[in-house]
Amino acid sequence: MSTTSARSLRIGEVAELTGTTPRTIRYYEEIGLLPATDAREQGKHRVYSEAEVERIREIVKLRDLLGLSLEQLSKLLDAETARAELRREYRQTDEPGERARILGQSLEHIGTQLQLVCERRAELDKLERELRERQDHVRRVLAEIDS
Amino acid sequence: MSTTSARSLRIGEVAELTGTTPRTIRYYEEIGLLPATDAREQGKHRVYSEAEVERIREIVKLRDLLGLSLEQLSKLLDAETARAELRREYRQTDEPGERARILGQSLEHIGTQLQLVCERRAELDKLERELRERQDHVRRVLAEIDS
DNA sequence: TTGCTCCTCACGTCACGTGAGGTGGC
DNA sequence: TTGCTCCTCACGTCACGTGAGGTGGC
Repeated sequence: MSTTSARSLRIGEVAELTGTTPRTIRYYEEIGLLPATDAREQGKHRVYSEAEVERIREIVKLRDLLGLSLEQLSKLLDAETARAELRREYRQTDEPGERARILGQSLEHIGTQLQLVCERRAELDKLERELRERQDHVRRVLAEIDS
Repeated sequence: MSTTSARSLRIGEVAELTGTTPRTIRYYEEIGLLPATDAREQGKHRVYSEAEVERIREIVKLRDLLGLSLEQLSKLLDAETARAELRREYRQTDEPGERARILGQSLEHIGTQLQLVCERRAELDKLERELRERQDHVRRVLAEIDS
């Protein structure tokens, strides 16, 4: 983690870094999945920071791996956004009870995502087992022929 | 596995059994992912067998769990179809060399699918690890507060 | 200044969803 | 015969892809 001085990136670079396309990034902005890049005059280029690249990487990962619509994904990520908000609040309070409460919510959001991931994993595991069973079966028959 | 006497099913029942919709099944027929139900006069109802239900279940599973387009899926399933074809040939030959060759191809097709599944699983595992790391981190901080 | 990337419409596409209006089959 | 499910268009939608024609910024 080098202390990259907050470089500002253009949409094409961000697309490359995140494995998407400029069109996809604009579309996500259009539907509110990404915030509109700050105070841009009509026709001027969009400018992104590393933080936004991270956000898009996370969106893409969840989009590809869980089977959610962008609307469902949006709700899940609102939770993420809420977490970021909470972290800001967190830094502004010294009260341990308040800090614990904020961290508790954090845990809940992570838990929601973990559950979705685990459900998917279970389905994939089942598919893998089925395929391996077939594989074993074919191999056994092959071995019988060879004997 | 009860010896279900080859019941014939209608599209709505098949949709229910496979977690899809009639529209989806018709669409898959339209693009050739499913064979057109045999010799049906214009306007008459489609009729399905248990075997076709299994085929659709497999399509749905692969569609949901791997991130493939229906065209890519179609190619993958052509391999499946080829396997079914091979099994028929298989039953018609007694020559062990021929039988072994057919089984070898079978193994190859299963291998292709298994590789796709494993790639997905690796990505999901990585996401899970990341989420668990965050979870652990938050938990440690919480524990510190409580002490 | 040149050249590349970016911009905004706007229409196309994939994988279906959703009626409209009509017929099949238990 | 009634009622439900099915049929075939055909247009709508989601998540972008793909030009067209024009401008921004190193």
